[in-house]
Amino acid sequence: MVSIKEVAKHAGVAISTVSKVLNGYPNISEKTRAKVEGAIRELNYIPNSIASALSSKQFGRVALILDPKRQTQAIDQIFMQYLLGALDKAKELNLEAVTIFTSMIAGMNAEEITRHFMSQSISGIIIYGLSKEDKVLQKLIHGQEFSCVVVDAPIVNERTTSVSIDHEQAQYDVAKKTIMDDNCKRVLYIAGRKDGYVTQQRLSGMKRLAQEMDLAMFVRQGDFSERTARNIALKYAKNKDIVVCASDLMAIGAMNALIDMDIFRPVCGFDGITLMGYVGKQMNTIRQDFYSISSHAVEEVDRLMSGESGREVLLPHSIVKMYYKDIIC
Amino acid sequence: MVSIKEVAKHAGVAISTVSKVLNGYPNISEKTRAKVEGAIRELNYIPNSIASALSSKQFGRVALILDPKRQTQAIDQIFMQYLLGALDKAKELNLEAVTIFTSMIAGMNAEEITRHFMSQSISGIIIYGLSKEDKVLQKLIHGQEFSCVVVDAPIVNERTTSVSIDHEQAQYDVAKKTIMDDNCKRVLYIAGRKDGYVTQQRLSGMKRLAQEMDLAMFVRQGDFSERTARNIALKYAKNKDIVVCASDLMAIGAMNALIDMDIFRPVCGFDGITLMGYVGKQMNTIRQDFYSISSHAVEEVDRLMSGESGREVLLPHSIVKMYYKDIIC
DNA sequence: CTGTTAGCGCGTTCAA
DNA sequence: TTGAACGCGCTAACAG
Repeated sequence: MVSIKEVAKHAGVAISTVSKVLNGYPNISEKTRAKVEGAIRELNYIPNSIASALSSKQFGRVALILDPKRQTQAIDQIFMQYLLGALDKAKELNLEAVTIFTSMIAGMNAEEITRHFMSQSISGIIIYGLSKEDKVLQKLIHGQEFSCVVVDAPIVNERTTSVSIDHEQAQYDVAKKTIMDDNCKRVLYIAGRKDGYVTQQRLSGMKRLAQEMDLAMFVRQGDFSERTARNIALKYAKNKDIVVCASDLMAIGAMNALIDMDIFRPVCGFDGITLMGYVGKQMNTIRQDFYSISSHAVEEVDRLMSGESGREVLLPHSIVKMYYKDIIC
Repeated sequence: MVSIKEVAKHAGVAISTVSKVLNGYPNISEKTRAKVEGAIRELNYIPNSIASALSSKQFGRVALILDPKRQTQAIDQIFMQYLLGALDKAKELNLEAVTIFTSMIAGMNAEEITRHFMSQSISGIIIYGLSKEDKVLQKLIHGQEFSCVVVDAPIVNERTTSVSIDHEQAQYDVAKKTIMDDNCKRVLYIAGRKDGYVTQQRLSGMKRLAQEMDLAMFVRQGDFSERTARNIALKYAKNKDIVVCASDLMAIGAMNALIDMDIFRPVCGFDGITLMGYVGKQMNTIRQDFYSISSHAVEEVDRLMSGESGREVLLPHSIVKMYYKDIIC
């Protein structure tokens, strides 16, 4: 391991001078800068990020907190997109992203998690899909010890930024399009889990649409579960004109129920996972660009870490159908 | 941030004494050990892992190198299982796992990657699904600068351990079971990508079976692509009795081709991804426990980092069918 | 503009 | 058995 010391010796300057060119300080003459850069290149020197962090107390480490506990591996795609987006952007911004699954911090209280992160020199966190009932993470956020970005939860404070699409509008959009295509009046809406922030937002979008289009809407909690949605559809879909679901997985469950019942109703989903392409019937759905969302989340946490204050960031969405021919490769 | 200094003061001992109890040194009297541990608990002290690493030069950081570049997000499940298994075990062994996607090191040569990892104080790496053609990673492995575990590649040296299931036997097993169920003679085998180590191993298993059962075997490269497998099936399946595929994704492609052609042939796959449960027809497949494989990989890298030498580790597999009712929740 | 110096938090000799 | 002192590789005042 070649260290800054050797570079300094090689270039015939002081250690601190090397450090300064490394960190882009202004007061360095072109001549010495060139000398130092030459030495760096010759020796193939790469600064030791650990030592640098320890010394500067600027760690630039951010924790990505993901909760893939749900057995439903069909949505692992979402988490992978989150990870890819975050890691790519982190690399670009010269941050270190640490992947944390909630199983790893289960059973800890907010203080313990705080200390745990501190000891790992983590100064920023991104929480994906926070639950309303997660008192521990809530406390962590409100404690404001870390720069924090929450994806899909409308929490904003001095050190917390919220990033997501406009779920209210998106649910409105996709349902409206599907309803207009088939001129439906009686709607079965299968909502998400009560403890999810987006559940409420999406439901609001539906309510607005129902009012506006004078629809008869019947709502049931599907808990984001394919099986539950399936059972709800089996029970209630018959005398409805359309089934609107708050997630693709539930849409698939509902669609399979309809097929089993041998009746047809338009169904629409939410998320845009590729699994939709494997289901026989095509459905409208909201495509969320999870890669981009996560990428923005990292940008925002970087922004917070450099002292700016929290804000709300809304990203665009679109309505799509997933076709088998498009998703296979 | 409470530091070792405060603990020392609080306990009325020297910093070095605290350090010694922290690291389980022998020569500490019970009395002082108790004092120190008391202070640690009272102050909720957690050692700063960064500083500890810098000082000891033992970093215990391992890079998980994953290559999810393929668009096929249907197999993200596999990567998530790899990650979950690795991170859980890393936590257990007190290692820090760093998630690296190949996109992040694309375009670097072996030396650059080495320095990049060194600068990040990474001393162990786990490579998932190494390609035969990946000269850069090959060089990294053979350079033996890092403790290295390769998953699904038969490379072993002083500092390299290989972890995988017995692909040869697994392919033999699943094909044999499927063939025996239906008493087939003419086999279409859709193999993987030429540059994959497992492709060769699985093919060997098929060849052994073909010899043993006196089968007529017709082999085509499916490149692990659903679409390619589909096309191969469209072209060649008609006058065969069975289609054996080297991956689930290809099995799904082949099965969909058969459905389009409106003919039935038994198909079997390899991997055990849940997507199989969404396909109408059930197929035999090899279930690989990716979580466990990855978990073992971390154990092995830990073993290597503590000085032991490389070896080959073979993990068990099983034959299963994925049923829709089992995978939805 | 450059070099000297003092830490960052901790591990590890070596005396005492 | 304990503690003072040094150093890991680097950054950040401060002095020159």
